[in-house]
Amino acid sequence: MDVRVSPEAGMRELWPDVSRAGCPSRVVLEHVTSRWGVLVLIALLGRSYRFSELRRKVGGVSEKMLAQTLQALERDGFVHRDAKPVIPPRVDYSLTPMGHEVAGRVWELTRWVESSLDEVFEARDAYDAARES
Amino acid sequence: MDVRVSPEAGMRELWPDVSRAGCPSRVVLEHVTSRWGVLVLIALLGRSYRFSELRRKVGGVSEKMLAQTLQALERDGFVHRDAKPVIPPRVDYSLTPMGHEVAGRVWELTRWVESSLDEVFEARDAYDAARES
DNA sequence: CGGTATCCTTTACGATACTG
DNA sequence: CAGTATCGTAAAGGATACCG
Repeated sequence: MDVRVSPEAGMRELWPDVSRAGCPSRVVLEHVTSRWGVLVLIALLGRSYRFSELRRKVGGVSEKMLAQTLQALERDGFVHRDAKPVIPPRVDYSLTPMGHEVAGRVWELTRWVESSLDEVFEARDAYDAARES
Repeated sequence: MDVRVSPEAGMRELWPDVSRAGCPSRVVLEHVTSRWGVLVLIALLGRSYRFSELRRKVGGVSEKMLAQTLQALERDGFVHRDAKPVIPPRVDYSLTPMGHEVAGRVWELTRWVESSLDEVFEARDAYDAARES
């Protein structure tokens, strides 16, 4: 695995380093920070959802992308899929304990962005104004 | 702007809602959670970098993508670009106060992912094992 | 050194149709 | 209902060449 060796003498602590190309952390991080991954995790932080409920909750997501996103998150151990053997089919998606931990951090980040939107817009205006000719 | 109206009577608090399609928070969030955006923010959390230093620090990034990522982050007010009028050119990139706040949250998330990699791999193994035929 | 411009390939994504 | 399969388009990204 691609790792960073801590400089402390004798420690020789092995730790993944996302800044290095090929580090597997990158793939996991991309699953959770992907366009739809973020929104799915945040939604599931509130409660569990059925597939089509989730599709309505996460505005703009297609069936294909939702299915694909859920599969990646399930495989990584963040989402639990509970398919009840009934007709019509019913599948509930929820966060695993590990999923709850990531989702919390994703939510912190997202909430910060939402709350700082105005400041971002001001920065953009200043940036654009300085470059208009 | 695309907003959520709080249910509390009389509050009428307007707040961006990233779960709605078209919410401008999504674009900002995508800048900071983009493949290279994450890595640039984390790098700059440590110290300021020159362009080509940053290119070496962030393994695998191309000149094109680094320039593009830095421009988006600068326009959103997260990164400060300091171009010194010297020959040869010298440009230093650093985090703004606002950039420091996002980068901190991105770093929390990333560190968590790095530290949980083993558990993710175990989940993947279990997932794959359950489906091998 | 710190980028842009161009070209090209690959991936992401959406729409639609279909299935257990 | 909860998906999968297929197809077509659009966007992301890499390689290379070039410029102030």
